[in-house]
Amino acid sequence: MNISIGELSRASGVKVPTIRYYEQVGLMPAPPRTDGKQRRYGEAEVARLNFIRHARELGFEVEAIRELLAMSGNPDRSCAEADAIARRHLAEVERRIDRLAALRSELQRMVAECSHGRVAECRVIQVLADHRECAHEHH
Amino acid sequence: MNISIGELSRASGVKVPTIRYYEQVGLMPAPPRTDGKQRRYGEAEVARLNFIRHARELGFEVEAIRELLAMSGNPDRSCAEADAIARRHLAEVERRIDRLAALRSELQRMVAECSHGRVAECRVIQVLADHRECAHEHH
DNA sequence: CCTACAACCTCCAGCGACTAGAGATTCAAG
DNA sequence: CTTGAATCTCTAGTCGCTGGAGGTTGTAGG
Repeated sequence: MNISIGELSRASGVKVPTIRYYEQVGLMPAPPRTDGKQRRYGEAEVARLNFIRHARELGFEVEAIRELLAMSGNPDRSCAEADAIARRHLAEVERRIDRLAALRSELQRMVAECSHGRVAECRVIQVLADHRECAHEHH
Repeated sequence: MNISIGELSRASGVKVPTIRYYEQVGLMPAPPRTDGKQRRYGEAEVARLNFIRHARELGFEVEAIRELLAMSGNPDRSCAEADAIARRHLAEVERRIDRLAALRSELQRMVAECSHGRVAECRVIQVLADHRECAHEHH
């Protein structure tokens, strides 16, 4: 197994420039090169990149992924830290959901009350123009 | 009413550099200046900036706000477009909520199944390393 | 062996929506 | 008139990529 960056891209679903970017920021190691300076990867890199992609899809930040990767390299250590990172992230996701849910209900109200007439009577515009028109204290 | 940018900032809750940024990108008009080139604002600008802030808090993008502002300046026109923008945004917010909810349940599962032992057995790490461990097809 | 051409290389700029800092100037109060 | 907080412009940085220019390499077919 000695694949090019394009093949790694296909194997992982991560775009080629993104792989190079991950190398630049230290998420992926600098791989060996051919005589012509092209990158060549092995199985470990496929696994590592899949780990990264998956973590990104779950919304972990690059800094958190860096820590998670470092942990997965030390299988004998305690996983308390990984747990803590995941919990922190979960709390953040929940915070974002709550916030978006508040926005959703405000937007629903705006849209529902719009009588589809002139701008002058439009609830959408009115609510934006005057905070007191808001039902919730979401902001 | 002839206030400085700092007073406008206090009146609107928008930071001073952000107000200058809004001017730069054309959301706020270039205001008159004192002899010493300092910006001076009137009531219209306070209202406009509150409109912008509120729309941003509701998650509207700057481009959408630009359109909403243009509409609020034409009170006699139909508000169908404002309605459409709000609906599009609502749909986007709902999409984000659904996505985050899927992430949340995956994270909850990860965290719940973590037995707080060694990294080698950590569910958090395992799930990240292998997509097949995922309960949902959220990604 | 030679040619074509897809894939690769590096470097740099841009996205959105700010935020922060340097270094110079101005306003307003005392 | 002095002081010092506030303002000014300009530039660069944030995050996580993404795209392009312009040049080089790998590989398959003839």
